[in-house]
Amino acid sequence: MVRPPCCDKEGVKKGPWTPEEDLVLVSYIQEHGPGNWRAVPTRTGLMRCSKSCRLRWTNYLRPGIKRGNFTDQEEKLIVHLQALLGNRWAAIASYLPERTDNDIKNFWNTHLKRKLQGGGDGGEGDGGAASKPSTQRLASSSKGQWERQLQTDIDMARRALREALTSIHDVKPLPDAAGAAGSLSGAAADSPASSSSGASQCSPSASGYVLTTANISRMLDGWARKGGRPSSGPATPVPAESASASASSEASEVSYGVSATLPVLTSPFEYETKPSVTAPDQTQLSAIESWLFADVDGVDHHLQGGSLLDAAMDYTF
DNA sequence: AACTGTGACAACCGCTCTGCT
DNA sequence: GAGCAGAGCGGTTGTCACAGT
Repeated sequence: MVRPPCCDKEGVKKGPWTPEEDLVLVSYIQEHGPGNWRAVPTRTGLMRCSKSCRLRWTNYLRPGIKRGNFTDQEEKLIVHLQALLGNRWAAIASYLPERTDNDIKNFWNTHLKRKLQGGGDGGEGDGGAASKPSTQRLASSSKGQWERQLQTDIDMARRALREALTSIHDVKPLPDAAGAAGSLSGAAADSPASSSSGASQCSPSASGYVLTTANISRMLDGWARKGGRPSSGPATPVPAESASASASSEASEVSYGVSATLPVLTSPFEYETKPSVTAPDQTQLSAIESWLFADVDGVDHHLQGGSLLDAAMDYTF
């Protein structure tokens, strides 16, 4: 079937977003909430396709997302989740509520893949079995084979994750790890079987993302400071230090410098919800640990009683 | 100082999935 | 059940910044 283009190519702007466009989009979403992306370009007058608007929002403008500076915990988690889930970045991102799938994907492609390739025996990384349980490999298989491969992948990943958890437990849990652990429920609900709901990035009620004004503040702060390269404004505007600095101040102050001209941004998002990053719940961790360690004593549940899904479903955070 | 190579990241593209009619 | 539209996902590309020569 010939698929029509996702959007009318005529008159649709492409390339980096300008601060003005960001503002328009943010203002619109602040007013109407994310969703109904089809209507966004027409209602806002943005010369962008709906897809582009959604991506811009989810990958950059959405409040509560953290950029750059992946912690060791996050790195480990990503590595092991990648082994567990394959290249399903949205699913992986659901374990890291402050990170976008695009961010994680980029981080994987630019840092971790190389790292694993370099550190491993060459079998790791992209070509390694652990790193490619992905659809490509699975797609070519029949359903039975698919399930077997999936189980193999799960077994392998389970061991890897077990090791990771063990090492993480040796270290004092950091907020990031806490967030990751605390958000397991989202991922559980978003288990491979229901990946279409993805990271539930756009649904305020579902994701409960950390909607603060901090991101907007950061964004505007960046613009105010440079005002130079348009789309780089918010896009690359937050150097490591300032990012962490503003993150630490979180929603406390809203000093944009240009806020006077932006009255629409003075109030928090109406659908602002509680932070999705919660303290690690020991019982939750122990639940997954019990699953992870299930085969240590020779009991391998595979996909019967002790499937990953079952274990995941046991999580009710 | 100019040029080149490389890394990082934002954005696009095409496909799949889901919900609605 | 079929067809369609919208939304989401993963792979890939384009662009910019910076380091090295």
